[in-house]
Amino acid sequence: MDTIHIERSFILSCNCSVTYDGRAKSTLIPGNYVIIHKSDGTLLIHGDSLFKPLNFQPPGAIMRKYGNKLISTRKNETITIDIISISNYYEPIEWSDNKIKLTGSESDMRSNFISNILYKHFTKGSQDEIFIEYKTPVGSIDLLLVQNQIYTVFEFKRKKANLSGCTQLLRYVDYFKSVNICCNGILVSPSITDNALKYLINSECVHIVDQI
Amino acid sequence: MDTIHIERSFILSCNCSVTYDGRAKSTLIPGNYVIIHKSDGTLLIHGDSLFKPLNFQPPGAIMRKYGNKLISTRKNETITIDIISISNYYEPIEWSDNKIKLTGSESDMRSNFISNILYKHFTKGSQDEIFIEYKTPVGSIDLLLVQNQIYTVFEFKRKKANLSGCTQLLRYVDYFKSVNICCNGILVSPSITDNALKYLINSECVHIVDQI
DNA sequence: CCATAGATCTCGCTG
DNA sequence: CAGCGAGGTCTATGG
Repeated sequence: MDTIHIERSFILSCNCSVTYDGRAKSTLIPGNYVIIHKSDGTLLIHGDSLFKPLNFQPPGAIMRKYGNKLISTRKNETITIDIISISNYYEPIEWSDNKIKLTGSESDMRSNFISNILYKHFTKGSQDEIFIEYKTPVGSIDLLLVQNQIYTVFEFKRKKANLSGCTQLLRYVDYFKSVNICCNGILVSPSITDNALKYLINSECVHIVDQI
Repeated sequence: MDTIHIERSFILSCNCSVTYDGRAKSTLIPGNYVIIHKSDGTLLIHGDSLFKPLNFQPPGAIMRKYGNKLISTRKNETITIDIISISNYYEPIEWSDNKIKLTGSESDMRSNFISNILYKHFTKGSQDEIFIEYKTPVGSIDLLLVQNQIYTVFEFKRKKANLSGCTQLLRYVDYFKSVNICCNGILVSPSITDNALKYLINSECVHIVDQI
C-alpha cells in the first residue's frame, strides 16, 4: 500500500467514518463531515452543530494517507478516517497564522482593582508590600498584600464565582495559617453563587463586588 | 444597506479582519482565514495553527450579511467580519449531526473501580451503603461509601491528579467533619503531582493508584 | 434558568 | 519537560 505523508493544510468535505484511540476511545458512525487539517498537524473533524469538533488531534500530529484512509498520529493517539466519498476538497492559499489581541481578562481586572480600589481603600503606608502571582506550595496567589505582618490574599474571578474559586482562596489562606501567619482571604468578583458565598462566610473570608 | 439573514451552513476561505465585543474584546488583523458557519449558529474563525479558533460564536448565534460584512450576534456578544476578498466558498451537502460514542471517561473509571476494587477490598457487609454523585451543599461526590456510621469519600481523576482535585476532595471531607461525621478521603488516579500528594497526606487523606 | 464538574479539555507561563 | 491555572472556556447533567 502506498503511504503519503501530508503536511499541507486542507479542508475536506466527505462521507466517512472515524475512530479514535488514545487517552480514551471513540467511534463516529458514517456520515458527511468536514475535516480540517492545519500545517502544524492540528486535525479537526466537525459535524453540523456545536463549537467543539467531534474528533480532533492537537498540534504536532502527523497525517498520513493509506489508500482511502487518513491516519493522524500523535504520541500514543491515533485518529483513523475511512473515506467513502469526497464532496469537496480545498487547500487554503497562504492561510494566516496571526493571533488575536484580547482585552478584558482576569489580569486586566486585577490591574484595575489595584489602581482603583487597593491603593485607595487597603494600603496604609510605605511599609505595605504587594505581590502579584505570589508562589506558594499550594498554588500561586493572584494578589497578596502584606501589612505589618498581616497577610491578605485576593482571588479574582471575572464572572460569577463558584465553590471551586472559594476552595482555591481557602487553600491559600489555610496554607499561611498553617505556618502561623495571620491571614485574611478576599474573593473579588462581579457576583457569587449562594453555596459559594455560604462556604466563604463559613470560612471567615470576605466577598468584594467588582468587575473589569 | 441590504440585510440578509444566513441560516445555511458554509465554509468560507477569505481575506478579512475580525472584531469581537462581549464578555471580552478582541481584534484580529487582516489576513487569510477560514470561516465555518453551522446550521445551529455556531461560528468558527480559524488560522493555520492551533486547536482553538481565533474567534467564535457558540450555538444559538444569528448570522447576518450587510454588504461585505458578516455580523454574528448572540445575547450581548458580536463578531464582525470585514471581508476584503473571497478565495473559496462551499456549502456542505447534508452535513451530518451525529455524536461520537466515547469510552474511557471518569464515570467508566468509577464503574470499573466499584466492580474490581470497592467490592473486593472495601465493602464489609450488607449494612454498607454506596452512593454515586451524592449531593452535598459543597458539591456532588463521585462515590460515597457509608460503613457503620463511618463515611469514605472517593474522588476520581482519570489522569494525573493535581492540587485542584485534592482541594475538591478535601472540601467534601471537611463538610462531613463539620457536621460531626467521621469521614475519610480517598483520591483515586493513575498518578499525582508532588505538591498534590503532600497536600493530600497533610490533610490525612489517601491516594490509591488506579486507572480506567 | 442556575449550579456544578468533566474534558482525548487547550493554551500559556514559569521552574 | 512538569506543574499550575485561566478560558469569551464549552458541554452535559441535574435541580
